[in-house]
Amino acid sequence: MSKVETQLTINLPDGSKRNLECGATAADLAQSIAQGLYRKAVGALINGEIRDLFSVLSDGDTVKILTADDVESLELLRHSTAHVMAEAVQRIFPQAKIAIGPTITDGFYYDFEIPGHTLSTEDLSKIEDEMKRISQENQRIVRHQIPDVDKQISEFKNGGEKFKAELLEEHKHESPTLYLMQDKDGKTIWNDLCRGPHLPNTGLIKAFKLLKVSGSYWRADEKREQLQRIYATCWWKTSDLEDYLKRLEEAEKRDHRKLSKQLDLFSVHDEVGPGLIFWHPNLATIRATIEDFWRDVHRKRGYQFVFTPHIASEQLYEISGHLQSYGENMYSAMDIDGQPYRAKPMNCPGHIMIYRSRLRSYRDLPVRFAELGTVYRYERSGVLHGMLRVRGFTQDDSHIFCTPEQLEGEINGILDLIDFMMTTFGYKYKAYLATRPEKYLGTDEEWAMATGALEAALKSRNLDYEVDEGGGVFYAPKIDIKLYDAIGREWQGPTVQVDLNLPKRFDVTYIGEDGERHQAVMVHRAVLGSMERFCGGLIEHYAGVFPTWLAPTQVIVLPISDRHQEYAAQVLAKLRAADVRANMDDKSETVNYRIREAQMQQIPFMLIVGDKEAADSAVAVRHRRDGDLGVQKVDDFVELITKEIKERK
RNA sequence: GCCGACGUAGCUCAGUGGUAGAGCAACGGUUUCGUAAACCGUAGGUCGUGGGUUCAAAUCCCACCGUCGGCUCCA
Repeated sequence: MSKVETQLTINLPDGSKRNLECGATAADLAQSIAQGLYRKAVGALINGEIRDLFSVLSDGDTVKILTADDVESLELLRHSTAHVMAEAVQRIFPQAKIAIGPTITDGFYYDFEIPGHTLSTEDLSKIEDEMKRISQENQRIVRHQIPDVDKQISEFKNGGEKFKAELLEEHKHESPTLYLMQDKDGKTIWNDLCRGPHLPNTGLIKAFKLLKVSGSYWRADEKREQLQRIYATCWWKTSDLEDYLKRLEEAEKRDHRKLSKQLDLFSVHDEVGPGLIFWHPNLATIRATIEDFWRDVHRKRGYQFVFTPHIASEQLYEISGHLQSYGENMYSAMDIDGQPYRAKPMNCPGHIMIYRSRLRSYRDLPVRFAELGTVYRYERSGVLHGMLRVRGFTQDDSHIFCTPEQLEGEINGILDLIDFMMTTFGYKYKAYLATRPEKYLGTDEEWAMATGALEAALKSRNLDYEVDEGGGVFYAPKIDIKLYDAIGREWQGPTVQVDLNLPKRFDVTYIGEDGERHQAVMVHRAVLGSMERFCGGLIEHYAGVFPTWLAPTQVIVLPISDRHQEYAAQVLAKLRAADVRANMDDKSETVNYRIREAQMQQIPFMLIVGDKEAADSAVAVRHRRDGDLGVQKVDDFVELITKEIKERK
């Protein structure tokens, strides 16, 4: 007999090898390495896959034993806690039917159908208590391959677990498994259909919190059963849980709707309608500053600015195909002289009209049209959200028309522009290449050409990117950029799409070197996305503390008493002459009071002026963060702040 | 659109069937001040809207509107 049949060789992460008896599990491996590791082991990373601790190993496997110190183990923890929650819910509400309970970032959720009961926040603490009990009972979590799938399906059906029955039916040929919750005598108390992996027991589950209840649909299909979803978070250590809850609190403090009230930024009005934003002077100033920056950047990169109408005859959207494929997001037609017109949902058809207004030569290309174009889209009432999800918004839209040969270079240029702008705002970002989806227009060659150009540009810039297989839109592959803000939250950022549809529909062509007509390649791109969403996001990114170049008021002059008003006015005039956004606060309040107000408004600089300063052409500078910076000459201060503004700090 | 919660003064909130309250902001006056809240006073609400129950409704019931948390989609 050769040794392979009785012994396994396992590779360890440090490169060493270890021999074990055939049939050994990851737990056996842990024990063979060290008792301490065995005690701490909660699962295993087998050939890069997270698995149960009691998984049987195969010869040649590379295995890393997972403990609570490994990030991968959070997946095991959260997934297992989801089951504990489901078990608790069914203990409290025996009529509850369980659906699915996946892990999500920082936690998990589980969907239930609970006939005759609507979950309330009070229920959450009851469920938490029950979960604690299940943890104390230290139930074993045992993987169980289903021997007779059809029998199990009818068992689920008899027990009323219709969702589980449906799932099992679908996965019947994938050797499905149940996870059994067993008491210390090995008696099964509860089970759930699940692929796993899980922790070895519930005693490991300690630091969790149920966060909110919400509605959802079975299989995310609104035609199917409406379910109740419980969201929860879970961590190994109570301190991690507390940190997470603190992060949530911090995020809440940054909420742009909340900051808007403190800083007087924007409003929406019942009389006007939901999802329509009114920009107050403070935020309008920030937006105008960003737009100036945007224009400057685009001008320098060879873009041309255009403006297009906000309404257009329906014909236009018939040609573009928006009416057919995007119709449910468009507002209904208005009658103008008997002709149906529509509010524009996208800027592209308009830009194409300009392109097509004359014959274009290959020598004209690339043509880069850019517009801060306001569009209107119907969004269901339930999805509207402050400035981040609205019904009327302004895109920083651009369409580039070029030859196939120019495509990669254009994309490269766009990525460069994106990098410059996002870095200016202090966002980190990551790129995703979204490839051809199942339903698509155009030929395979076109898709290959377009996707290839996107990928080549990413590679030539050495940009880290992930491929989102099938994530493209039906008419275009695209690069999506995700932004990471000051507290690490992800935001949808710039997008670049190579359109394979509109150039055909509108017959967008140029005359080539050969004197023939050729179809132009068209790229859509937005960097900021929409002014509404971008500015909403910026408010949260900066927590309302806008850098000086963006701050609505950059300087406030505070005369100490009435007799200093005249000098303060001179200082103010100097600042304004230097294009600094400055104001004076000469209210009849104490200096302390006015400083406090300026601090709370996050005004970068406060200039306090009294007798000493007036006598000396000076100002006493206070910075919102660094405090008292001492006295300096007015001209010196103007120079300092002008530099800061110019450097976009 | 669907599920749930919520809607009281400009803002933050108290008020669970019996005469609508507080703090801040606003306004008037006094104070003229040196780096995060001076003092006194005045005014401000059809309690989201409409209907119902009741002797009596901010409070209980119904409908609608809006907001918030999600579901789906996306800038």
